[in-house]
Amino acid sequence: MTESVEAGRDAESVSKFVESFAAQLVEAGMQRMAARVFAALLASDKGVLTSAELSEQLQISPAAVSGAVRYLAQTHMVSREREPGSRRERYRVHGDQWYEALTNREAVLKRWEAALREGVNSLGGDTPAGRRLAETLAFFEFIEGEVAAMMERWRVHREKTFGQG
Amino acid sequence: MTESVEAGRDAESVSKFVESFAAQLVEAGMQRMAARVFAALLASDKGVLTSAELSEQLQISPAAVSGAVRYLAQTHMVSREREPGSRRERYRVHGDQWYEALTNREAVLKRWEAALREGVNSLGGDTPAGRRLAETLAFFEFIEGEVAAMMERWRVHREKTFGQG
DNA sequence: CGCTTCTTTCAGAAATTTGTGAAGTTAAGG
DNA sequence: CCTTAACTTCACAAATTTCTGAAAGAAGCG
Repeated sequence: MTESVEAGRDAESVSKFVESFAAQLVEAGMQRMAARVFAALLASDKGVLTSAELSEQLQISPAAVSGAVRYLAQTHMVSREREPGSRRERYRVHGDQWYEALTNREAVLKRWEAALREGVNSLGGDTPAGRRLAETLAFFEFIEGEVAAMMERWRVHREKTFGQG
Repeated sequence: MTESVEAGRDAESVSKFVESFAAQLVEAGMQRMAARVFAALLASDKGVLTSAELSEQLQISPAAVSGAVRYLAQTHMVSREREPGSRRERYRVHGDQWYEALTNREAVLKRWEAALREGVNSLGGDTPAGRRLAETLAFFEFIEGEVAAMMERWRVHREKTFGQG
């Protein structure tokens, strides 16, 4: 049974990767279960897993999968699809979609900018503190524009290197 | 005493900004006290405050200031300086230095890359999952290069707009 | 229309994180 | 060299977060 041995080795390698990559994501601020689910999807063959598969592979309750997936879907890091003619749901990492989710953070930037704008207004643009805040605001506005261009360059670069994945 | 009234209004405006900006940083994953200390420094006139000033303004214990500052210094978002001839320490936000710290996350990227590289190796670059990980890795490597260039462009842009701050 | 299967929600237990007071450490100033 | 002012570390209490089992909610299928 070469295959089952292969599968066994695979499972272990996969698990090792999943846990170590998830740990890094957690350290960067992501919820633990979300990180593990995401890493598991990344390391899956098709980039797609069902709730049951995730639950078993990660040894967590269906409830935990549900919570993790809700978070990941909200932040556009995975998408959910219904298996046609079944109650099963499948969760997928899209090749490029999640890059944007991970780097984009447009919503986050916008909120930071709003808070800064208010600060500039209430402290006054002519005070030292006001000027510092205004400059910070300008920085984020600058970044926001740059990110879009950067992602475009990535897409070009990616296609050259990997072909249309 | 117009000045004290001014100062009073100021204190309230400052506090309002500090708390709302800090809240956004917290939501993005920063520790609460670190976020508040950082926002307070940003909104201060000189960009410098002592431990005691932070402790009083934010209504937190010296221990909390100490912890927050340690984190912020480690991540290069503030620097610490000794007031000459005094046991007081002063904490400062540097004009440009902290932008990079906040956005750069080079160390984080490096660790993600390491975890991905291991994943590619152990799963094999010829498997579907391995290819997905390799592509993700390539993405981070790409980003890492781009960020440096982007910061350089920001410096140019900034100087044009604000003069050498 | 009810049965069955899968997912979600919810309350609570467990673990983790956070902030404080108190003791400890360092260094200026007499 | 002692005193004192300032920062740091540590142990603990409080608050928050996280994950689970159980119950409720959808949706296919007979």
